[in-house]
Amino acid sequence: MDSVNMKKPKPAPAYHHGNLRAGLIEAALALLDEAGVEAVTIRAVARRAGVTHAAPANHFRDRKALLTALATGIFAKLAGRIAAKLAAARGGRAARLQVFADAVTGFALAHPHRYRLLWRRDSLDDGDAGLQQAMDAIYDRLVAELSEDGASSVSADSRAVALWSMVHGYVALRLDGNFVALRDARTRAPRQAAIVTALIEGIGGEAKAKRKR
Amino acid sequence: MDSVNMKKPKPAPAYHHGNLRAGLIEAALALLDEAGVEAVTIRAVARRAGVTHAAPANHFRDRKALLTALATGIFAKLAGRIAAKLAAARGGRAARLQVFADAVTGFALAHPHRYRLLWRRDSLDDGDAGLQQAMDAIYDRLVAELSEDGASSVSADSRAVALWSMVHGYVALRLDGNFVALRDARTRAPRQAAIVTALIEGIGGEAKAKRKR
DNA sequence: CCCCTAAATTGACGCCGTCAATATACGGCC
DNA sequence: GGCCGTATATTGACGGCGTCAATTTAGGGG
Repeated sequence: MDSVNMKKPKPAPAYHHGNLRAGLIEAALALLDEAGVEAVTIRAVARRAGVTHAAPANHFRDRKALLTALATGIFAKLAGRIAAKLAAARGGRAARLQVFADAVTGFALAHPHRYRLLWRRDSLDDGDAGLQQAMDAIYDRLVAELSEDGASSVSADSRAVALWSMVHGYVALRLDGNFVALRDARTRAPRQAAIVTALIEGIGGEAKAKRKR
Repeated sequence: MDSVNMKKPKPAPAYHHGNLRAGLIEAALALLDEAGVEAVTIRAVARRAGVTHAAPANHFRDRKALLTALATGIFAKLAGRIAAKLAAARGGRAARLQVFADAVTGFALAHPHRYRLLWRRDSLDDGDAGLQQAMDAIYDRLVAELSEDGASSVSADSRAVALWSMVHGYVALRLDGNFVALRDARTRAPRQAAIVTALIEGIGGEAKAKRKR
């Protein structure tokens, strides 16, 4: 047994020209789910992956790059889930819009830290092409759902922005604890569905301007 | 602050039994506007206020407490602006809802870092009574605007949540750079107004009004 | 087989938040 | 005025962070 020039006897899962990048993403995701984006530090991720604190630098320029890669993957997963649910959806447009809203809300409530990361622009490389593309995919899907005609006086584009804004805003406020899960007092539907209904039907303007609908 | 009998010296610009607390808030606000919440560190605030790094500890337990005080003041200012604009507003309910949305959007775009801080729950003392109260004031104002009847099938509460969610979501997405300022293709109104119109009028469900459920 | 290069380690630097010990200045009280 | 208690501010330290530079290690191509 040589003492001086000794090799690491580690059975090592063989990083080093292996899969450290994937291992880091995995560790980062675990930390994110457990304790939020604040806990996803380069050093903590490295510890969890079993490497030293500077090893990640070979795979991610800095912390923002790591979080951006993480967020891009999360966006892709969310987009995939939305697409799958819409593909399986039955019913007319109102029902499809509800499906869209449900998909986003469900994902966000199931993985709050992941959803929050998606919008933590100060922690992400804005301008990252992959990230931008992953985000656009979701919005484009929504515009497609709304592109055909419409009973509103505003354009399909604005209607898409309205729905996407409302869903995102509702989720953001829910995650921040400003709303709790409730049912609508009239329709008994979950509030999350009721507000989509409100957008589809309209909340009414002047009392005199009631419209048949 | 809570001694049995206390006097208001009200004197010199000199700190030390003066107005350091206010000075720290002022310095923090300046840093916030200049470089975002990340830049509002205890030490940077102390430097800007001309004291040493540990002086703020006498006035704020920790960084969260400082940011919470900052956010509470910002919330109060926003609520005041909303109330003022609504008080001066003419027109029916649709117009008033637009005023509300304009007030929030205008504030957020004018002071993006301030608006963002309001929702950085991980940086704030959630559960802080003053903060919660300042937030509720805005929501309550909105519910009041919507409380009387309505042409929608959903309750006033859900309609308030819908509008507040949409406005907040739109602003959040705008601040994140996901939308740019545009005009609606049909109405030529700024998109920010168009989406409120969309909510008031409804975006339409099935092409032929088919009410089920 | 050797060597080149990518990957990982070690160590350092200056930030940060926070705590403990110390110094300072104000206001009440004699 | 002079003392003193106490609120306030300073000094210094600690560990954790991101990041950089220098070094060591491993693995594949010539």
